[in-house]
Amino acid sequence: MSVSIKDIARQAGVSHSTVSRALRNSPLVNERTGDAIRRLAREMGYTPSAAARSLVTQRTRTVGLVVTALSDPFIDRIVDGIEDLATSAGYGVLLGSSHADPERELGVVEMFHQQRVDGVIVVASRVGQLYAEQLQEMSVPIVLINNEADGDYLYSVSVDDQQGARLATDHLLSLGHRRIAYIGSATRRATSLGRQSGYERGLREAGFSLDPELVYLPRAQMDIAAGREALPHVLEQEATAMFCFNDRTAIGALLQAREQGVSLPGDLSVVGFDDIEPSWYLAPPLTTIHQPRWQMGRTAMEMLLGLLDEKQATNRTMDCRLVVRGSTAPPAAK
Amino acid sequence: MSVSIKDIARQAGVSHSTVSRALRNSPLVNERTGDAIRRLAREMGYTPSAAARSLVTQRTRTVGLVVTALSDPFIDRIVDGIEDLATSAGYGVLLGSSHADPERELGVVEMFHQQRVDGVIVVASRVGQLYAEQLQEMSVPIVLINNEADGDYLYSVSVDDQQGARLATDHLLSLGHRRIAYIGSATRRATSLGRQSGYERGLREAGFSLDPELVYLPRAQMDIAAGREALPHVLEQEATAMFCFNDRTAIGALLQAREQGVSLPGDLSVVGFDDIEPSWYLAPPLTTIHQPRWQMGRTAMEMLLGLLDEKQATNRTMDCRLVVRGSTAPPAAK
DNA sequence: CTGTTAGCGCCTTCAC
DNA sequence: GTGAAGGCGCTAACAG
Repeated sequence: MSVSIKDIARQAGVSHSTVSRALRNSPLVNERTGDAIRRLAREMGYTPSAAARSLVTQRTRTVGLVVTALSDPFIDRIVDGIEDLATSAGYGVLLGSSHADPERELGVVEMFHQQRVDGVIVVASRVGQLYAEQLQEMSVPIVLINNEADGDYLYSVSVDDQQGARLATDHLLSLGHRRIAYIGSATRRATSLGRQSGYERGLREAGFSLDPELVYLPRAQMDIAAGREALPHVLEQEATAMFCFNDRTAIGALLQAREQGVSLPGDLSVVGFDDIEPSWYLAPPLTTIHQPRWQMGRTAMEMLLGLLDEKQATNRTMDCRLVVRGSTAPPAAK
Repeated sequence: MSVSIKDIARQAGVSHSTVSRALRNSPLVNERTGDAIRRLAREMGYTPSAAARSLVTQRTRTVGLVVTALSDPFIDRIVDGIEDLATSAGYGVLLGSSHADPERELGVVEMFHQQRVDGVIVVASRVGQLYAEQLQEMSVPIVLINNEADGDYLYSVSVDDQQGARLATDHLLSLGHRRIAYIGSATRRATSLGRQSGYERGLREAGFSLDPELVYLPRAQMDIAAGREALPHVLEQEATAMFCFNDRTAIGALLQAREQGVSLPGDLSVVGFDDIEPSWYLAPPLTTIHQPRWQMGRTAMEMLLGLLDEKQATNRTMDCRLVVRGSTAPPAAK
């Protein structure tokens, strides 16, 4: 099929090991013959076979990437960051979507195993029991990004949910808001709880008491629907501001507000989390907590590369940044 | 390292060829021993090595996927569609972003070559000269999605730009608009031209003459900036409606309109193309031409699978659908 | 410096 | 039905 080192060896009149060496620029080979071989290889259109190589080196220079779905504005940039560094480092990225379906997840992991990926990165998943177990079995390093699992036996990079939530809360507080609601997420409980606790700490440390009625956990599964669901409740509690689990939830609230004729930020200030692209071109543009997603992806890949070099890696948690836009303002004077 | 068929063979007291056969459910092996072997394999946690297998079968059950960038709301769903079918069919998907950088593209192709992918799918790229050449060299089937290249020596699935543009134009026409502008894209010329010609045909067949001044090609590279740039020009030409190359361009126009105090759709109707997620929650929600992106991804993968089975494949072009939302209305009576 | 030999894990004739 | 032998393309000792 395609040309192999043997073909080159024959042409060059040397043994295939010499070719192998020459191609890897080994100093053990005569410069002249080396050059000749490399030239020949180029001329003959030689491209090494990763499969053959990894069979003997026991490394595939390939990493597996598990995401719930790529068509998630939160995830795509992370993947971009991962892919970027991976490519630079000469690693291939094998994609696997779980769609939050356990069976699919298993299938993906199985595939990774067969492909003998050198490492795995998992983005924003719950990492189910089975799943984690299987991953353990392949005994390759695994880096989790913003994971929802409890076990901390794995490497991870995550955003500092508490710190981010503090930023949001303090911003609202400093604008003069006193009744601030928090809208959580039922599907990503761990993350939601982290943000909630940042919110609560913010209020407490500012000397305000917590009103449990101001914390709302929507029943809806989809974020936008959750935001829509939350709005009436928030209004009922006479909150003047709401901090949402993520931008999509905030967008839901925003849409609902629009429909109910509630004006933002006049009647209610809203802040989201993530800073997905649409945030800034909404009306009003969304004040939100920016997650350095691209960086997180890169960092995860960086950790993985380190782990593959036998080096140790320490978990990283990255800071968020407040992005003030049009959806927040001082409360209406009453 | 991990358990191989030899290990199983030793345990089972048979030769590794028998194990190999048993694992592939060959009828040539005694049912009892076969079962025993399969059970053993499971117990020992055996997972076949794709590398070893492909070395002999000369197929990797892996496809390469080239995208410009994943963090493109247009692309992500396509990738989802591809990945979905690929996984079901037991194929792995190797990711490669080009970032529209020729050097990166070459690198990606080289990687695919080394990995000996069985086929390649390229999404919305220009497929540069070098690039295509390299791809040819690996002599594997290549399916292009909405490509910008001229050569038609490759398989492709694309959306019917003309038909989509007709939908948009006819919609505007039927609302009573007569001065309708078209905003193109300088970076995706071929696609833009396709849509432009649909627009022109629509006008012509409705019996209206074309005003070249109503066709505007922004200089800005980024779509949103392009849309912003286009708006004043469109207004100046006293158009009552504009059809934009894509949703992002439309969004740019929308933002600019907001800033200039131009009301949509009151003063100007706008229709986009693509139907990316933010479209529907903008204010006003965007009337647009929907591309069946997930389907396109799936179809591309379907074609590729067919090609890998030696079957022939015929290029497919898919229809668009008009989605009427709030950004279009009859022109203001004057 | 270079060639020989062996083997990575698997599949596939070809004998038995 | 099953085993022995060879080879996919490459790297890695081990001799020269």
